[in-house]
Amino acid sequence: MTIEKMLATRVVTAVKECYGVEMNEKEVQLQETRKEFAGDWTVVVFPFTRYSRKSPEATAAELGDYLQRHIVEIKEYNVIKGFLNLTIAPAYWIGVLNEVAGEERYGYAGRGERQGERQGERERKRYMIEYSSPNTNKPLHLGHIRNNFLGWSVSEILRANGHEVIMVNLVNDRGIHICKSMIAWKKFSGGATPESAGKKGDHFVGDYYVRFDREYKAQVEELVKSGLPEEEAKENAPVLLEAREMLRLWEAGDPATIALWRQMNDWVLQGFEETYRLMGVSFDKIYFESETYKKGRELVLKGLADGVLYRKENGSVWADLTGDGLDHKLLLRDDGTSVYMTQDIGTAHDRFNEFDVDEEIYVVGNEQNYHFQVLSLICEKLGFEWARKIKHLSYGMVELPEGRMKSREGTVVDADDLIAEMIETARATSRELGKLDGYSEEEAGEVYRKVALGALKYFILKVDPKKTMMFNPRESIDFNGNTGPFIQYTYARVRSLERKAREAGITPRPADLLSPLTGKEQDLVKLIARLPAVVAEAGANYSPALLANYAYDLAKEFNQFYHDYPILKEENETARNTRLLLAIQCGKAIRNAAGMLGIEMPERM
RNA sequence: GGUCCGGUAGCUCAGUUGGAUAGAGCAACAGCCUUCUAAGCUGUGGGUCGCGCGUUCGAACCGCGCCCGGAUCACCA
Repeated sequence: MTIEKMLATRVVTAVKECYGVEMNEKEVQLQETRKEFAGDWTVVVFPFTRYSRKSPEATAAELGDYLQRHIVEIKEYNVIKGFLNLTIAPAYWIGVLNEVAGEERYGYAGRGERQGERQGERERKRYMIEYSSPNTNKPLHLGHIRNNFLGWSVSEILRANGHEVIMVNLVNDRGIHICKSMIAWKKFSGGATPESAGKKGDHFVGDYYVRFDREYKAQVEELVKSGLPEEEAKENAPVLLEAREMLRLWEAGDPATIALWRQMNDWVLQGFEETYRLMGVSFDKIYFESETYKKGRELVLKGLADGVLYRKENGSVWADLTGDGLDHKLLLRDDGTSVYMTQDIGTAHDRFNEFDVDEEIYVVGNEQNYHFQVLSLICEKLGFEWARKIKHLSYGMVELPEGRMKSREGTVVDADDLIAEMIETARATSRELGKLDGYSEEEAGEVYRKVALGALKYFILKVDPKKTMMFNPRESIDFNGNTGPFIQYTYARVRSLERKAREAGITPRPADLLSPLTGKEQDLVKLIARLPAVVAEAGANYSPALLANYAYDLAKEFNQFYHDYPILKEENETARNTRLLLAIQCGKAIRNAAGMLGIEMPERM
């Protein structure tokens, strides 16, 4: 039982003893005492004044007196207005420090022996999380980066909470967009391949997608010049017709078309694989839309037969959602084919059947909020009990200082380019500061990669997912202040300290209960002790941002601590040992918190 | 127009179930490298928490109304 919970329970008892009123533990407002006041935990007593019928100060004093007499851990108390500040005995903090030191994977609910007791009332759930979901016609960009980092981090956080997570990717590999690349490749490549062009497959194919667009625009312009109305020109440009014909051939199973489609998709997917590896994300299962796009039709037809859906005169099938304050939604076209929504109903159905997950999380941009609202609503109407288990982890757009990214204006930030640029900056900065002298080129390269990715991940994950965020390339590449590299740097310092201590023959052992902690040391212990609560909260809210900001607080606090206490020069052996132990636990907490964000920690930087 | 989401320092962002004098970083200025890593530390300046009303001991946070910005409302995915 945490001390926080214990205090809350005892406050309830105190109120009962003093005023004879039974109240709920949840009504007790317990918070960490603000730094400018003496004490560790603060009870807000304003709500109790209606029981005591006394002034807030008198009530606080009365309760404080009771608590101090009945709880050994409470050393003293003070009252400021309606706030009762309780000071915990120093020995308690030593106990907390030793407890943290005894845990291998501190902060993780894990799967180990301790899980049962630690997790207690929390149940272990199975989640499926779908993220990334790229189109196979162009390389990944900044928007995908936010998606991938979020998906990965939330998965890690859920796992850290002791849950099972299945990570999946739904690749959109069919449709007119990929046909456009195919047409352009056929017409303009002269049989080139990524190898012959010396390009990553996704970039290679993406170039043909762009090439198609250029050709298309030129043709439209020409048609307009020859007197065609613009609308008509856009519909009848020869390359577009070719692309449509290709889509028809694809759906008809034309062998040559299918072969080319396979070839181009393979190129792209190989390129993606490399980018995923760079980003440090992976999947347990990859779905391809070409294999799922017909799903859902039967479910919709059944819904139609059950009278949940209706058919229009032209044969198309719709859901009437006006009763829920929404519109009518198309589910089957008049030619009987599926639309996006239909597919999603089908794949969701299959997934719940196959994996029996407790929750399915879709990491998808907020431009699809409406889609997911409708999806779970329709599934509910169709009578699926899993409808409520669908969860949309919606995130905002990433904007540039110049405004939104627009592919047609060439303002899209390419994922590979961005990462390469950040690695280069990390290398240059590190060299300039003479940071990794003595490291081999290979070892140093590994550090640059970790630092660059750490900077990028932290920059993106520290922002609340649902908010539109500003991505300023210059700031994201910064390594000072509230950044990923600052956190990594702090960890590297802890490791360095550990090495130096070992070289000096100092081995950290459990802290001595007789050793009193200074205020700063206590603050650090308190902060470290908060990690499990932060992990739980981040898990409940799917919020890497909470952990990111916590990791930063921890790193900042440690840096101040580190600056003030010359640990290895400390004469007093007990004090030196306690501080060394504290530093190491702090490093562990930082590493674990950052690990849930997907940020790797270099041993030295 | 309907629905959803945002608005906190010059800029980028935090801010636990309502709690004490609203916090970081960047940028600016002033200090600190005989010291376990200066990718660091210390200090100064910078706020009508979009606006108004309400709820209450207490509101950045809750409710109502407005203003501004974004997304979405396709026989596209």
